[in-house]
Amino acid sequence: MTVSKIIRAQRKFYESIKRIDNSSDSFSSKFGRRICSKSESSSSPSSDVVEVTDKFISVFTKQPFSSDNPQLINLVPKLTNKVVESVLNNFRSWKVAHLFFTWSSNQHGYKHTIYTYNAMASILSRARQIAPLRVLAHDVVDSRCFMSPGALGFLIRCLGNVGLGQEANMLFDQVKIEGLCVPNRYTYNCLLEAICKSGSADLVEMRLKEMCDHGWGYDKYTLTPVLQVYCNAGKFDKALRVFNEIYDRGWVDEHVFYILLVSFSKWGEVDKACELIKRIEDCNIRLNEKTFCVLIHGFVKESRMDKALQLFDKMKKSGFFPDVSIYDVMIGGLCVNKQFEAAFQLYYEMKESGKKPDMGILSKLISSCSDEGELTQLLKESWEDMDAKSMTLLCNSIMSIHVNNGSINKAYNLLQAMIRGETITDVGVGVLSSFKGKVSPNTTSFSIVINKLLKDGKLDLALSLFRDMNQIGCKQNVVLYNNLIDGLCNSNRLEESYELLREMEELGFEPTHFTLNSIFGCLCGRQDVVGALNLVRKMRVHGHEPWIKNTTLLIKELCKHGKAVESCRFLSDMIQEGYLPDIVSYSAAVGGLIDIQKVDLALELFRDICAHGCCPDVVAYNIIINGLCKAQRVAEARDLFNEMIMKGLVPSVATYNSMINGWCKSGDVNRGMLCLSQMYEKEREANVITYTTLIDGLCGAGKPDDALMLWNEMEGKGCAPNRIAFMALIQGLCKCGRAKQALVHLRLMKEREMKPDIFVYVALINAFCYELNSPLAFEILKEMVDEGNFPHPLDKNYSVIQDAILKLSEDSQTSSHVKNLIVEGSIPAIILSDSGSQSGSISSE
DNA sequence: CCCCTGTTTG
Repeated sequence: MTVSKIIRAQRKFYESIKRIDNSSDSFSSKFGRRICSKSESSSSPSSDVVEVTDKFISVFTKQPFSSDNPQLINLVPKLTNKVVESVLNNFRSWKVAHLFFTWSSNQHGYKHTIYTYNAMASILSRARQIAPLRVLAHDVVDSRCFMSPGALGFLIRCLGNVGLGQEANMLFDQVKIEGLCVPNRYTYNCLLEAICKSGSADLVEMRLKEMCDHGWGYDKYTLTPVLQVYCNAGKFDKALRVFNEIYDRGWVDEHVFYILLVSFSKWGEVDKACELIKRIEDCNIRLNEKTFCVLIHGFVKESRMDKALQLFDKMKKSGFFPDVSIYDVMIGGLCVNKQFEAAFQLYYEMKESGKKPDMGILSKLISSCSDEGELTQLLKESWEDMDAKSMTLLCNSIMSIHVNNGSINKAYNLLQAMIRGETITDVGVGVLSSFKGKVSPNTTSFSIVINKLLKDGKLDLALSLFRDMNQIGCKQNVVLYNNLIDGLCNSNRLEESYELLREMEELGFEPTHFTLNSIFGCLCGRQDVVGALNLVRKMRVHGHEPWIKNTTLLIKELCKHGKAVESCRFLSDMIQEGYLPDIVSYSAAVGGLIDIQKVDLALELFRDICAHGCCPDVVAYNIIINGLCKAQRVAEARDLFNEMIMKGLVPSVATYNSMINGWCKSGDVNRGMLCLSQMYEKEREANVITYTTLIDGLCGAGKPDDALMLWNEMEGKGCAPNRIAFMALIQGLCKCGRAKQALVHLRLMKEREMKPDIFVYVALINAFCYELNSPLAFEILKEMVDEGNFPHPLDKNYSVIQDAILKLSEDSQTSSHVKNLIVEGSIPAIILSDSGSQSGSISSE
């Protein structure tokens, strides 16, 4: 193209703009819905154009197409932009249109204008032909085709509609730089819409600013895509700000509301959506059918059936007739939310309006029937819709109902009848027996019964049903295998579970983490370290993680049996296998070592945890701190206490309690009390254990009055003493020679219906004897034996009580009463004849 | 999901 040609073309371009802007209803003014060349919009195409159009169409639709077709060659001179536009719009297939378009591009003497490009773009956009559209957009720029702002807008919208927002954005700039078009507000609006569809909020913001800077101003069609892009990006605040501006300027319309409503619905903001609906109604705008449907779907998804029902009602009142799919959503939602009555109501309403509920709806209702009466009612209504497949579904529902009502036998019998192909009778739903065909069970049928049998511990029955599935060719699945394996593992039937595992693998079912962990758990419970490690290796192969609770179980089992050292070895073996144990498992091992008095080893392991990149938590610190306190190593415990605070961990009540116990047991109650005041400062609420520990400590230090004061403080703070607290106080007071005060608390304790242990009675009896108060000592003794309590001969309390009884039998105030008790058999006679040393001659009580 | 705190030296 020569320079003079460009100048001539440019002049032509500006003339055409002038022509367009002068015309009364230019396409660039408003929506640009339909674009065609100017000459055509004023009058219908001339008869000549119609004739040539028909000829082209006939040639291009005649198979096969050949560019050498003499008929076609004759037509070439008649090729004008008007003809091309007309021909393009009359093809039914986009492919043929594109063929014609490409062919015409190559004809000498012919050149596309923006109107022919746009006609093609529109066809490709509707047919969602993204690749050729992209090429077309390039061609437009390459051919240096001039265009009006409206025409550019149209092309941009064609691109935007198929998600080519980035391409539209590029085209916009290229066309501007090349001087092919001077975009106006409408063009910008189209661009914003296109970018919005590809979701780029930042780009929209940038272009919006650019257009304002150019002084184009903005209107409703500018802000609508801005609102949309913020909504799509979930930018709630920004979206609302834009909406308010639209609203304040009075630009709000149905579409704007629709955008916001759909977004609220998508974000699960049901209440905000409802508020907006009210506002819409205040504006006298009616929701359309699509909006109703979108909202109902959204509300149901949020389980807001109240609002969904309201909207559904509104929809009907607005004159829309809900179709089956909306009924399906509503009924489904109601069933899931257990609003069965409302679900059934909709079902009846649907039938009344002449709509036939499909199997989807029917199955939702059938599976929601909670009793046989409901089911019978439903069946009466829709019996004619039943086929063999729905009968299976129906039977499954009946079995579910039985299972949920605790009648597994009925469910089992029904399944058996199905397996044997017998007529279904006597299941409480009479109408079933009139079904003549065979009702085959499916996988769900078996799952319902097998899973319940497993829950009830009827493992063998479940297994035999599982075998029946093979027999009748019913598909098994991973979940069933998993549940059976889990059942076997819980019954410690390890070998059989291995067998099922092998079987499922042979059938091509990949074991899940659940499968392998069931077996792992069983091995852990059995303390089978070797088997557990082998299974961990298998997990590695399948890419599954051993569950912490199982690893911890093995550690705890080993520790329970004094094998804490072995448990440590297992932990390091796990690391070898590539699984770093959790702090919980480590803690269990630390606790195990402490239990066998290997506190130093425990400390070593505790330090190792950090070295392995695992961080001790508060509980882990609690275990080691308590271990040290119990081993009378309070100073070290205190250091660890400070260390955990340095690390930013917050000591729990248990931490404080352990420290308090440590101080008390090492004879430093004052430091224990200091801990309590620390707790008050740090607003860590002391519990009944804290007080019990301190009360015991105070009594042990010979401070019964302080103990009683603390007791009152405890109650004053609303912390109710339990039986351990009572027993600690009573025994502590006895130790301090406060038998009477101790007795008061025994009475209080019994009033609160707490039963003291024998040692409490023994402590009281002993204390009263020591005070030479035989009557009260005897009173407690009698109370104890009347309640059927007496220490076992091997119990330390036995010798204490023996001494007491000896004293009471020697005191004239009580001797006859003691004798009576012996005569009654409440006290073993042998107790007085024996010297007081328990030298093996006593066989039993 | 799993790890921790108090009363009885037996």
